[in-house]
Amino acid sequence: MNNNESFAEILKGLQLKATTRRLAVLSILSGEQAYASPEEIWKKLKRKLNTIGLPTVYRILEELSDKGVITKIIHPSRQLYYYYCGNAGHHHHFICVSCRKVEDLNFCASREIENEVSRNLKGRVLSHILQINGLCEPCSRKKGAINAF
Amino acid sequence: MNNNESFAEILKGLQLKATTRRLAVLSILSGEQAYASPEEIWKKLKRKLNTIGLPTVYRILEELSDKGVITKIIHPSRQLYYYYCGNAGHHHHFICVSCRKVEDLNFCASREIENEVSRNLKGRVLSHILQINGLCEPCSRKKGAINAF
DNA sequence: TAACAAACAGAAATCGTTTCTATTTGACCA
DNA sequence: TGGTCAAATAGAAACGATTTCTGTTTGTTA
Repeated sequence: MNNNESFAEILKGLQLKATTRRLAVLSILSGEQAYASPEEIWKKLKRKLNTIGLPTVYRILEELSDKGVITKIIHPSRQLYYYYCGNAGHHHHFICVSCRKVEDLNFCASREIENEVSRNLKGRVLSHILQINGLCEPCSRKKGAINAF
Repeated sequence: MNNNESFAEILKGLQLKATTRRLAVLSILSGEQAYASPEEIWKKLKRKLNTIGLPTVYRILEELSDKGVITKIIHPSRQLYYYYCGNAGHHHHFICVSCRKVEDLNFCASREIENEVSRNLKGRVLSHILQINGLCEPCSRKKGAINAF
């Protein structure tokens, strides 16, 4: 309940109504240890709510991702995944393509990139993607994990 | 023609037959100044060849991308794009989301990333994505360019 | 509590991408 | 140079993740 209150505040701060659906999405995502697909999230939502449509889940995930509340995962398979990361501040992720675990990276090339782009290319940076795909320690010990995606 | 010969050698080096289709794909992609979608490439191919199927284009692009001959562009819209970059050696790209121009970055965080992942997370890096999305210098002067995607 | 815009359900459509099978082509060798 | 066989392809069809649409419900604010 405590979490729901803080999620409600986050939503209001973003000019989004604190609806049952949005709070439920945040509640489920924040309880996940791994990144999840819209359909997976939808299935879990159906256990909590009487009715919830898959299009609604897509829309909410997109909104929250656009506003920076959750992270969109760029998967090699091109399937869409989302992840809730409580860690405030700009950072990047190491994602395991096998078990889907996400770990924070204490590294970002933003400054170097901004420097190079503005100095050499004279362009304007809108966003950047820095994501490391790999196998986490336990998965790297398993045979066949690399074939999982 | 000269290009075709070198492309043929590249393909053979990768144990891929130097077929008319594959050579035509490489020929078209290497003539592009911007990243292109499979369907766009297909339309250009149809002008050169009597018959060419869209599934063939998808397959060839995927093969060439897997082998590292061409680059897959991760676009915010999730549409699939490819780009031929003659620049050998590992590097990353700045892409303009408006005019689709691609520019090389003389920067890669590989070493720092590998260090951090192996030391702190003890995981195994399979691949990494570092891509800068933005507006190139001419596009950043145009109004409305940012709404193009 | 009333009123209104925002949010949502459910069905249906969309369309980029993949699968499937019969046919053709390129590479290698006699 | 022609024969052979696996690799590559065409074309139709299926697929399935994602989006659109319209009528209904919900949350917010006064």
